[in-house]
Formats: sequence, structure tokens, C-alpha cells
Amino acid sequence: MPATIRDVARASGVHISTVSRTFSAPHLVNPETRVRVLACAEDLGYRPNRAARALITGRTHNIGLIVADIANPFFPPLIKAAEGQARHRDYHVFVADTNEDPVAEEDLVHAMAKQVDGVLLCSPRMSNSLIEQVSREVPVVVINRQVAGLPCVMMDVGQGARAAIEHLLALGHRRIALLGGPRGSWTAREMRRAATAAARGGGAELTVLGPNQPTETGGSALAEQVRRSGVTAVLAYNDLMAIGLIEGLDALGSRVPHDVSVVGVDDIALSRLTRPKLTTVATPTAAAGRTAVDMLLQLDSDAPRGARGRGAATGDRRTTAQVMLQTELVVRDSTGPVPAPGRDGTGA
Amino acid sequence: MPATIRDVARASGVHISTVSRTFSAPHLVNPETRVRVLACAEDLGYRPNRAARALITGRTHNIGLIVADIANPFFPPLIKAAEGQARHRDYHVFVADTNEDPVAEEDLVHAMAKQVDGVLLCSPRMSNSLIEQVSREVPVVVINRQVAGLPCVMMDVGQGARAAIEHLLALGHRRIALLGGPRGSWTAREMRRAATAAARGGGAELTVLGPNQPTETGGSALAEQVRRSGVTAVLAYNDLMAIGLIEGLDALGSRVPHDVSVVGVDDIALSRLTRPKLTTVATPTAAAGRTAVDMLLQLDSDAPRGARGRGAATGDRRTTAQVMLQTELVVRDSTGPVPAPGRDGTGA
DNA sequence: CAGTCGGTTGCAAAGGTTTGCAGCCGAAGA
DNA sequence: TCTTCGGCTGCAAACCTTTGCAACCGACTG
Repeated sequence: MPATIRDVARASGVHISTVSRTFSAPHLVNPETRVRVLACAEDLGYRPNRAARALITGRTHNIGLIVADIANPFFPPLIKAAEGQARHRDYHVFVADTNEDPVAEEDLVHAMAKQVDGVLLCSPRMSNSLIEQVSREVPVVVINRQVAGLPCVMMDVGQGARAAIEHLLALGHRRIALLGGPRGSWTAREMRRAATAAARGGGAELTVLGPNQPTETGGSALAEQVRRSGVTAVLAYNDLMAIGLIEGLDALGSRVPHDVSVVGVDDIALSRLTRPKLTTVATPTAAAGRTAVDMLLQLDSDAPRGARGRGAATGDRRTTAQVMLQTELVVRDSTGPVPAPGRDGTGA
Repeated sequence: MPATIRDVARASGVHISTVSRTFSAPHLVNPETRVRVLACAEDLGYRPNRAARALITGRTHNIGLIVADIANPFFPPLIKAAEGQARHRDYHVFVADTNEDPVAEEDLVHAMAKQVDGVLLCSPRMSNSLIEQVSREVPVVVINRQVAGLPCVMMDVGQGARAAIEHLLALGHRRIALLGGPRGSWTAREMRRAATAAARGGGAELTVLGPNQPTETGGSALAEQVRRSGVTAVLAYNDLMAIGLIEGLDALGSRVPHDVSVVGVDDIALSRLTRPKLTTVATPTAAAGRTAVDMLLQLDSDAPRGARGRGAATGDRRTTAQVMLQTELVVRDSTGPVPAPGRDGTGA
């Protein structure tokens, strides 16, 4: 039903190649012809078929962005930043949500593969080897994970976790819990490693609870367990869990930060709205989004896909930068000095 | 670089059509041949090029979902529901965000047009005529707006607004403000119409403030104005604005619901977390997402695009259902009886 | 033995573009 | 008058698949 280039050609009495050029290289066609073609196109409601165009140019001017959970407020700023950056470069962003499911994730990469010029894999739950494999089908930039040989942009949650633990140590806490993130999360592993080291270094005992769903519900579900464990402070995988935990504790009658201190990660907008305001590790999400887009676009301007074998040096895409972005501890109201012992805890 | 069907054919010593059938109609190819072809394909890392496939089948098995602001917690449940429904039907969903910008919106429809089998336009800011126009390029289902001749799924915010106003009237409020939504929003117009009528019917005075950005910031920015206007109750375009307003008022020393009552719309998860918990009009977002996907898929199973002119009755897509989903007022803690006059307000 | 049939495969057209190359035309230069 | 050249346009191949049609094979039927 929709008009094709052929219809326009027929209507305006020129060859299809002229119509094509009218749209993709207007300076090559006579102004008179051009207006005539444009008029006919307008008339027929013609729009170049981007799939067909992509087939031959190897360029869709779209990029895919795959996230673990679009409902997590952590992602929107990243998405927005990526979109903004992409728009500057005349690209569009298609977002897809995996529901924290590694299988859906792989599925989506394949679904997007030929509809986009590259994919941003944000907080992937797939295995590294799978990521490597799909990256042979479509250019990939990985966010929030380190994969050898692939371009990555990471946030230094290790340093963030360390800062958080040190903050808690300074407040006198010696029994600390870590609310682990979801299975398959690189961030979760990094946090665990760093937090464990920092706690040991400070003579504290760190209990790891998890893996868990990195959601509010996931956090509140742990309240009981946290309470029983007798810790006086908690570092949560992310703000959502921290907030959930605080509510859960509240429901159990434990007050934050009076009875137990809680630190989150991400610094989502919401963390400034809750009572108490959340102490958290701020991650540079917007910068990550921008950087990732730049790296992706750089990547496939180096290696034009589908183009008829340019002789030049393709294949050596070992220029794979790996960028580590800094994090920062933001102290607000959900952390405080360790409570005097013996009052309530199951310990002592 | 990535292997094509031809490479696989060469490697396994069969014609490309056999390779094609191995993937798209396995029962038509000899099991022995099949395993050989599959082995070769696996070996070369071959994946059918979905763009090329779509070009000829006219089916991508993707659907596009365009939303006004992905950072608004109103959307994720809708997105998730749409994804779930799509997955059941063996479809994938690509989401795009317009930043409340009508131009970006049109842009995105075109960008998606040939990469998806249809588009869900959620809370569009475009004009009706533009929507009608793009709907000639790609099948469209409109959410949160009524467009003649197009399939639409709407939420009855008119009824919701009426219920909210009546709730406020019952609490004794007679001076009420409506925080208007963004320009171009059908929902905003419906609310305004219904709220105005309901207020008039109840002998109350309704002040309309706006249009505004439908965000928390948009809400808090209006606090001063609301205060000056001397109203005792406010109906906000959505929960985000309501929450922003409550904060803004708080900063100015007005307490909710003691000094002023606030009602939101959407019933986002956050509205249960704030203090006070928000009275709001719950909208059936998940149902809307599911319904819209069903309607879209129905739509283009009726009218197969790109297929070589099936003789049957195409063209009569005037089966365009329009669905109106019910809303429901949820009374929580942000509304209360009108304060005794003369204490603080600028009135009296 | 001719004909039929089911199962498998090859052939080639089709889908809508882009693009290198060649050709055309008229004007400028020699 | 003959080249040369620039500006514009047409031709056809290419991108990667899918799919209707025809051909083939062996076996069975009558």
C-alpha cells in the first residue's frame, strides 16, 4: 500500500535512481527535477523504506540500548543522556527491557541486530562468553561490566563500595551486611569484592545476603533477615533495595539511622525524597550514557558494515577502549553512629 | 564480515534456498541435510539477516512503543505489560522516548516505521492530523488519546477527574486549582473539561494553572502560585506533579493535607511511598499496554503489509476499535477537610 | 510399463533501495 | 570545427532473504 520509489519515479517521469538521489544526494539533481520529484513524493506520501536502504548502505542510523529493568529509576537518566548524544549525531535510540532475564537479553540483541548499527548492553546479565559471541553479530558497547576485548564503560562501584564501608567504619560500625545484587551482575561482584576487602581491612565483619532481585521488594523482603543478623549497618546493591529495606525495617519497628544505618548505590532522584534521605554512592549515569554512545559511533565509523569491501584496515578493532568512571559517596540522613550496644539487637 | 546465507550454502554444498528453508521451514528439508546445514551455520556464526527477511516477508516481529517521557514512572508498568503481551505473541518491543517533544515524536515514528510491524503511540503530543498522516506509513495504535478512524485505547480520566473533584467537594472545598498538563496532551484536555464541569456543578470555583511540564519540577514550581491563589485543594495532572507540589508547598510552610489537599493522577508506585501518601486517580496502565498490543497485532494480521497483493478484502480496516478503560479514585492521606477559614490563606 | 505421488531440492524472481559507471547535452576552449 | 568538461540522468548490479514453481528421484499403483 505505501508508495515506493518506483511509484514516485513513474509519477514524475524520471528514473528511480533520480528519485533516490533527490533524497540522499539532492545536490546531484537538477533543482527543477528535484521540486517535481518532491512534489510527487509528497503527493503519494512517499517515504524511503529504511530497511531497504539499510540493507544496501549497512547503516540504519539507529542504535539499540538494552537495559535490565526499565522500571528501575537508575536507567532513565542514562537512557536520556544516550538519546541526547545520539540525536546530536543524527541517530535514534531504541530501548529494550530484559526484565533481568539473560535469555530475553540474548533474544533482544538478535532482534535488534540488523535494525540498528550497534547495541549498548547496559548492565547485562548474560555471561561474558555470550556477550562476546553476540558481539560478532553486531557492534556492542558494554556498560557496567568488563569484558575483555570489547569496549566497556564502567562505573567504579568498587571504589564506591569501599568509600561506603569506610564511612560506616568511621561511624563505629563493625557488623555490616551487604545486600547482594542479582545473579550475573558484574557490579554486584565488584561491590562484593571491594566491600569484603574494605571491611576486613577495617576489622569489621561483613555478612553477604543474596543474590537478590535489585528492587524495592527485593530490599523489603530482606528486612527480617537483616534484623536477625544483628548487623548495625547495611550496604545495599542499589538505592531501590535500600529504600525497600528501610521500609521493611520500619514495619518491623527498627528505625533508620537510629537502630541501623543504610547506604544505597546509584543516587537516583528518589533517594532525595525519602525520609530519611538516603546516604548513597552516586554513579555518573548520564556520563556513562554519553560515553557509550560516542564509543559505539566511533566503533562503527571505523568498521563500516555491509559496505562493499573497502580495502582498508578493517578487522583491527582492538582499539577497544575501556573507560572507568568515578563514583562519589553522598552522605545524607540514612547513616549515623553505631547504636549503643545491648539495647535491642539479637547480639550480646 | 558476518556470514550470509550464501556462505552457509557454499560451506554445506546446498542451494541457498535450502539454507533458507532450514531456518524458516525446517520440515521441508531432509533431516540429514538439515543437521549439516545447521552445523555449518553454527560454525560460521550465521544468523539470518532480519532486515532482508523483513523486506520480503513484510514482517519484522517487532513493535515500536513511543512514550513521552521514559523517566515518568507512569510508563514502565505500561511498557512491561506491553512487552509481556508481545512476548506471548512472539514479538519484541522497541521503546523510544520523545522527551515530550512533538517533533522528536514524528521523527521517531519514521525511524521506526520499517523496523517494526506497528507502533504504539503512547500519550502523543503530536496533532491529530499528524498522527493520522503517519498512520498511513505504519500501522498505529494510539494510547491516551482519541483520534477518529484510528484504533485507540484510552483511560477514562474524565471520570477520574470528576470523582476527584467530587471527593474534594464532599470534603468542603470550594476553591480548587487544576494543575494542567503539557500542551498537546489529550488527557490534559479531558481532565480540564471534566474537572471544570464537575466544579461548576458543585458550586465551586476552579482555577486552571498551566500548561506545565508534567514532572516533579513542574509541580514544585507551582507551589508559590498555588499558595497565592488561595485555593484549598489541588488536582494535579499527574502524581509526579502532585508530589512536586507537596514538596514545594512544604518548603513554603504549607502542610498537606492540613492547609491544602492534593490529588494526583496515575497511582504510580511512588505515590504510596511519599508522606503523606497520595490520594490519586488510579489508571489501568498495564491493561492499556496489553490491550494496545493486542489491537495492533490484530490490526496487521488483518492487513498483511508487503505481501504480494493477496486478493482478499484489504483496505477495510474500519474495524478500528476504540477502547475506554475505567479509572478509580484511591483515597489516601493527601486530602482532608477544608481548613477553617481566616487562619492563613490570602483570602478572607 | 506408464503414470502418480510424496519428499526434497534447485531456480529465479521479488522486495525497495543505493551507487559506480557510462552516456547525454550544451557550452566553453582551442 | 573538434575536444573537453561539467552537470545531470539512466542503467544495472548489489544488498540478503523468501517463496512459487518446476524438476528430480525412487517407489508404488494399476
